[in-house]
Amino acid sequence: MNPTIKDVAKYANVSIATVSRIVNGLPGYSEDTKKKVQEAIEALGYQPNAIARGLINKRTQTIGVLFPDVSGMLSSEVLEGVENAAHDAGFSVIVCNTASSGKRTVKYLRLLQEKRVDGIIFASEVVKEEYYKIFQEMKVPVVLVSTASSEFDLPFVRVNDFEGAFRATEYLITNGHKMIGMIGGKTNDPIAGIPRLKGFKEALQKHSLPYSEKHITISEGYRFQNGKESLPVLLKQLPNMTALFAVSDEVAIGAMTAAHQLGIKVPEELSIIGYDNLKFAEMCYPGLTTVSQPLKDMGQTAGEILVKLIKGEEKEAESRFMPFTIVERQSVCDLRNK
Amino acid sequence: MNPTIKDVAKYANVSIATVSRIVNGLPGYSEDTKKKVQEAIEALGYQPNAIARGLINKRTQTIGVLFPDVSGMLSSEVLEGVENAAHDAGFSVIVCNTASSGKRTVKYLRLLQEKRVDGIIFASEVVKEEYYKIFQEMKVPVVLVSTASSEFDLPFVRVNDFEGAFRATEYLITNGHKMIGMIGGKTNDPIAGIPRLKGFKEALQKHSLPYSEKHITISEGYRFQNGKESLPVLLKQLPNMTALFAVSDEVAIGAMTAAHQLGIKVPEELSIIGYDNLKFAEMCYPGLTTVSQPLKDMGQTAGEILVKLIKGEEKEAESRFMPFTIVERQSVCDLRNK
DNA sequence: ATTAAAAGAGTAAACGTTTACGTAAAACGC
DNA sequence: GCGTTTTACGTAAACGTTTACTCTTTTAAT
Repeated sequence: MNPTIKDVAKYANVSIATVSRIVNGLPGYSEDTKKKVQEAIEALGYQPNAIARGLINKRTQTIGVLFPDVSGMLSSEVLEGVENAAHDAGFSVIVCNTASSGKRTVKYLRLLQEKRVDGIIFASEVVKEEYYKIFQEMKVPVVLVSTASSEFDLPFVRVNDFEGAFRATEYLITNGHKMIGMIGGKTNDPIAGIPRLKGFKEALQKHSLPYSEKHITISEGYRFQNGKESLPVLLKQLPNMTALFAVSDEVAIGAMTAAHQLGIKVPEELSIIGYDNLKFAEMCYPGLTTVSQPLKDMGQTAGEILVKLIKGEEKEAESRFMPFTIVERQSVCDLRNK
Repeated sequence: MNPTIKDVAKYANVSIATVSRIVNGLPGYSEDTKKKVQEAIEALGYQPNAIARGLINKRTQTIGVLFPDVSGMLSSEVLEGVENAAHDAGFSVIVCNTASSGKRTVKYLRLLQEKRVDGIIFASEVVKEEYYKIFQEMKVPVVLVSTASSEFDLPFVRVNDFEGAFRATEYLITNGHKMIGMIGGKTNDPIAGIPRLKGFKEALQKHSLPYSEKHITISEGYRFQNGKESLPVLLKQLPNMTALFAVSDEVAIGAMTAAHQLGIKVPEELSIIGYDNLKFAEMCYPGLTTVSQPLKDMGQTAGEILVKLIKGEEKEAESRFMPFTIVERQSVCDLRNK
């Protein structure tokens, strides 16, 4: 077995209390004994048992993170940020892949409860009442990332999706586009779906550009296939469209692929702007101009806020809107010089 | 505080031992008391404390996973598989992002040791002696994924990279290509670098095709930029190249982008085959033909093997070569019909 | 020199479980 | 109906820590 504090105490001829104090940097011993104990620790290769510590301290130095899709491109970058913040603060992170299933989510939440995690990060999903109840039962801080809840009072870290969509659309307008379409996400999705649609619409209206249902196609998801399938539909509705705002990068790239297949040149004949700035937004051809969500930063920030809440350094949780930027690549062309 | 087993015992008027037995499905009580206790559990909302359990059982039902790059596209799919297998077996997974740093790796290993994880999955990196020593100290099973160790006896789950590269090259040859180049990975990388280079070379030789240093460019990494920068170099070395084998999908797509910029048509003037089958291999244009590593499966398999080892169901760890396939998309053209 | 305060260290309880052991009652065998 | 086994529990130790409390011994203050 691994050596315990008792072994160290025996080896150094002191009590376990003294060893504990030295290990934890508490006062109450002479330099001499400190040295003796440290030598004992070294000699035995002692490692404190975090489980025993957790039992008595009621602190596990562990947080749980729930994603609807761990391997998704959004999730993985957020995860990196969270992991980073956690690690810096001496916490470990347990990942949970809820697969957007309520059952699985609850199961995971229960598991995290049994494991006595110190806090939870909940990403990219809407918070159901069922979940919220468990949060309360658990009595640990929770922070939302890339989502928010109108119903429940939980701190969040996200970008303002309305603003992002608004600005993306304005960007197209600024570049001289007048006939602009959008491939939108689910209309029942309060996080990414509704606000982006709204931002698009209001930007058009602000600039007195035509807007009707014809300008929008609703896809069932945010994936490549959705974009690929939606572009032809949208094109039929809005034949003289010169620019497209896609609800996500994957959708944008799907649309781009569809355009290639239809022989439509991007950006000469059709400009496309995406949303997310996933890693491969720069890898497609032409490089995708897109609204950049600072995913890693968001994860990091969420992690930091959670840690502060756990440590009790902050009582009231501050939510944070993270800044987005429009990163310009080659998928939008400027019509003004024509 | 959360209710404990004592509270349940008191509520149900039995001893904690009885509650424990019931909770754990051990024999030794009447149906009557079982009902009483279950009601008590229900009424109090009792959840067993996994920390206390871990302390006495010396089992945490937790595994640690180390990645050089959590948010990398390879890692995230492997992670999903691991997480899946772990969850199915009732284990949680702690993710660690080593950032390919020895220091960080050791730090994480120590952390996992303190947290008393039951096993470790180590991904995509070479196992240094320093790490191996800690593995031994920890006395927990370890399984490697997407890597292997010649030096140390550790079970692995991976594809045969030599074979994969060989077959990829043969695929190009079968399609009538004779002048084939490769953008290779690091020559000091025993996992992905050396075997893929070797596979390429031997395939050419087997089919009596010309081969010299000119057919290869070595890039410093496996990323998009590496591919983008390497293509022009390779093209200078091998001007009449008709097909390219890229050491990774990112490199392949980088090369594809470079080709676009140089006005070289893919696949008409240059065929490209990649390696990995990342999610966005199908999202670029033209769709990338590539060697598919079953990343999620690999993670899942590694997870399953680890769990078996932890449970002691298997004594000797079996390593596994996973099957790769070549997924055909549009980036390779068939020269035989010409 | 006397007393008070501080420093150095030990003892033991507590955290929430599991489980070996003990014991009384019930069930069984004949 | 008696001894024996089985069933149904309860008691208490153990897991590896932290920490409140106690007790000496040293240091400081007057």
